[in-house]
Amino acid sequence: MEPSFDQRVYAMVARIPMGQLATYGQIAELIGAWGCARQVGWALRRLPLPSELPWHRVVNARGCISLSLAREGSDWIQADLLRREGIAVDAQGRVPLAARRWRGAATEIE
DNA sequence: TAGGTGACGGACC
DNA sequence: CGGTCCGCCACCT
Repeated sequence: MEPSFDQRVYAMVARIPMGQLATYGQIAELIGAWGCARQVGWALRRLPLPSELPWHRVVNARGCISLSLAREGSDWIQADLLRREGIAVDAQGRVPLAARRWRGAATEIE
C-alpha cells in the first residue's frame, strides 16, 4: 500500500523534535513533493484536533504562524502550544524560525 | 467544466 | 521592515 500524501505529511511532521520548527515548504520537500507547500497546508487543515501530532511546529517560510479567520482559532492554539515548548510568539504570530529551524531531517531520510 | 480560493513561497519594490 | 504580484496545486462552488 502506497501511503497517501496526507499520511506522508503526518509521518514527516511527527519527526519534528520538541522545541524546533519546520516550514510547509520544508515538509513538502522532505516527502518528495517540492513546490507543494500549499498541499501540506491542506493536509494539516484536514487534521482533526486535538491531535497527538506536533502540527503546531509547522509555520510558513516567513517565520510566522499563518493567521486566518478560516482556522477558527486553531492559529491561536498553535501559538499557545509553541509557547508551552519555550518558543516565543509575538502578537503578530512571529516565531524565531532561523534560530529553531529543524535541520536533522536530511540525514534521517533515506 | 471553469473559475475563485487558500494553514505557501519567492521575487520585487 | 511592509506590501504586491505571480506561480503553484488541490478544493469547492
